[in-house]
Amino acid sequence: MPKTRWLDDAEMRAWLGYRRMFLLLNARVGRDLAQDAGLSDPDYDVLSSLSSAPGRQGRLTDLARRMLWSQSRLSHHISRMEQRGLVRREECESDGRGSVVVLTAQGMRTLERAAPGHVESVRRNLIDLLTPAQIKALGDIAETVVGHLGDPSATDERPRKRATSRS
Amino acid sequence: MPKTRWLDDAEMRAWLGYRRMFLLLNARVGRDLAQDAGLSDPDYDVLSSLSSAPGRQGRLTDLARRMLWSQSRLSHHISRMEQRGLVRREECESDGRGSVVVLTAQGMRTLERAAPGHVESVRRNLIDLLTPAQIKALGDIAETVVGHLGDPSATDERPRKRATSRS
DNA sequence: CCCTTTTAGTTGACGTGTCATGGACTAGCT
DNA sequence: AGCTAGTCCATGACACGTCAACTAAAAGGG
Repeated sequence: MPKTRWLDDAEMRAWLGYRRMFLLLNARVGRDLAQDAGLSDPDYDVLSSLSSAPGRQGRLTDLARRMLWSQSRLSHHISRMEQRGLVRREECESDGRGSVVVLTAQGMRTLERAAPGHVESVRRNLIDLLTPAQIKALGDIAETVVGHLGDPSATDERPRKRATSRS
Repeated sequence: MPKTRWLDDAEMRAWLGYRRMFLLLNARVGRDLAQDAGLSDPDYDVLSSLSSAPGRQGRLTDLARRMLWSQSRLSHHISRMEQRGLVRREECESDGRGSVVVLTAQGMRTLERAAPGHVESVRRNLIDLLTPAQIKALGDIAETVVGHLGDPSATDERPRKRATSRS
């Protein structure tokens, strides 16, 4: 049993800072969005994804995969957004099982009204606080981590405690 | 009405990457924690906070403030953790309104068992993927953003749309 | 064709987080 | 003391996310 490699000061600072940053930033940006446009953060993600899809629509699973959401989460969320008239479900012609999510005109208007304020909020609370070098660094860090976590070998082959023989 | 300053490529890459990183990293670390120790991410935060508090206990509000949680969130969560025997509520002697949250022996054991695996997970999925320079950069970025958001003047004086007279 | 397996999507139960409310107590003023 | 205001916390209603069933349809053999 190898001794635990605890985090040193710099690592701890990065980890705790990262978590704290997310907590605060997410709360702030989410609050701005809710007040300005009556949308939750996930709402915005869905509208945004749909608006940039061909025909402003897409299969539920495709959408979920692109957004890194579970099907069930998206299905639940679409149901709620459907009741508010932001999106609409249609049957898929080519696949009897499928359903297609379509951005409604109202959804599009809502997104267009929300976008400027949202971008402004992101700028004010993150982007404009950082130097170009820091922005690049953040992009690089995210790319590295996302690359690692998106890698299927990393997804399932997590080292197990005393699973197989080891040194 | 000033035109919206949309995000350029590098900024968009940083923002989207950041969000995606969080989504994946959080899911991964949370899953590891749940499987290894039967704890949710918030559970771990509470245990960890309590364990480093004097007497392994603290007033509910203090704890909430340190963790950047709402009182109500913490109260709900403590109730659930109390039922699992991880923490215990005690009345506060100096203040009739207050309650003190105490880490139980079982809670401490659970945390001690969970910690090594958790640190390992954080290392594997974040820290060990980054260079020392990147770790420092992440720490710096977080410090900047947290500093900005923690600043009360930033908390309430958000620029309002057409609030006061403008050009 | 029928049978099995896989995939798409929905649904219900449950844990979690937020918000608004309310109850209990403290503190400060007169 | 009595009043008022503020603080500490609990709670109920509701929004959200996950997980595990479940239905229905496609796909792939025999």
